[in-house]
Amino acid sequence: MVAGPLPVPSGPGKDRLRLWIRLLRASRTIEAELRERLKKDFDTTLPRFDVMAALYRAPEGMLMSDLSRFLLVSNGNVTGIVDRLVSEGVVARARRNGDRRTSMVRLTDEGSKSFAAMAAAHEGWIGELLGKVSEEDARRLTGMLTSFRSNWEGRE
Amino acid sequence: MVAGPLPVPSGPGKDRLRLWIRLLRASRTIEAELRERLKKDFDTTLPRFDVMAALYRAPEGMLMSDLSRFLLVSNGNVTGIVDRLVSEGVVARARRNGDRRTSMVRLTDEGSKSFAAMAAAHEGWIGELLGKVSEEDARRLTGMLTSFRSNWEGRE
DNA sequence: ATAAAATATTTCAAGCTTAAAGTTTCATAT
DNA sequence: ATATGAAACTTTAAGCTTGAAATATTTTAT
Repeated sequence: MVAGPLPVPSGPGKDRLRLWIRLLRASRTIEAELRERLKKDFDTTLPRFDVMAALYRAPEGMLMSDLSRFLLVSNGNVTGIVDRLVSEGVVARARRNGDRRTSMVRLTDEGSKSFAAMAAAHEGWIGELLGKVSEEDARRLTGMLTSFRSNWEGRE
Repeated sequence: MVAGPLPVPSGPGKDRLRLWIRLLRASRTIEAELRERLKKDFDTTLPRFDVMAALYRAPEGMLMSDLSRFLLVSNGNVTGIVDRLVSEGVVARARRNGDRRTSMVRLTDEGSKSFAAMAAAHEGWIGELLGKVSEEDARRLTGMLTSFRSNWEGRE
């Protein structure tokens, strides 16, 4: 899956396989770097950052299932991460009147302030790590990645 | 990190951030799909597939540290995965004469045969999942991804 | 009204992952 | 020869992840 420097043998369809391998290696390498910096500079983890990022853009809060769908991870996974964020005081669960199965999850004031600092650093890191990609190439790459997604994603 | 449909606000450097988000979402979506298919069709996992893929291309075997470096995961991680593959009978550790700290890890005959079947299916899946990307775009994307890597990767 | 089905979430077991600490073996310098 | 350090690997603790089972609540059908 993360086949590396060694070349993929040529043949029909091999270009897509090679692309996938590059894609995966790129994202894993960047992810590892981000994880390390989040740990060192903010004593947090990537999954927690992800959850906080999602909540930061939803001041009214999100349901657990919204988070799960949005972050592309399982329900049970979100439960654990939110539990830890709550115990850290950066996230709160608010019971809802309408439906007692659900609760709105949102950042606390402290969480919001804390995330703002992380987001600024994060954007700087990405700029650094992807520095070799020109803004124009970045836009083109983004376009290609967006289009191929629609083929099969979200077909449940 | 996996910010989704919602747009990243515009501004200097935002194109790279948007690219990173797309990149991550794409690889996570594809990874999830592959994981599911590997589980259903071959009763195995992505990490095990990764290790077997690496070993398949190294008939003479690999050291644990080679695997770790190649797969971009930690040493301890590889230990656990190889342990499980050994207990499944698809991988073997061979003691070396020269250095008693190390052992060569390689696929057994059964492992090699088993991986060949998985690899064929895997390539088909990638072709399907990335079907919307033309072969030419795939080559161009691969090129871009390869180039940006050299900026900072492997600078220890 | 009541049963059945659907929805939202949590719990659980197994496995993956990392960073840090520990063990064994090898290489190097006295 | 012996100590010192380096290298290869494993172990450990904490956290992440999934899929499946369990719980609680709401909705739908009778």
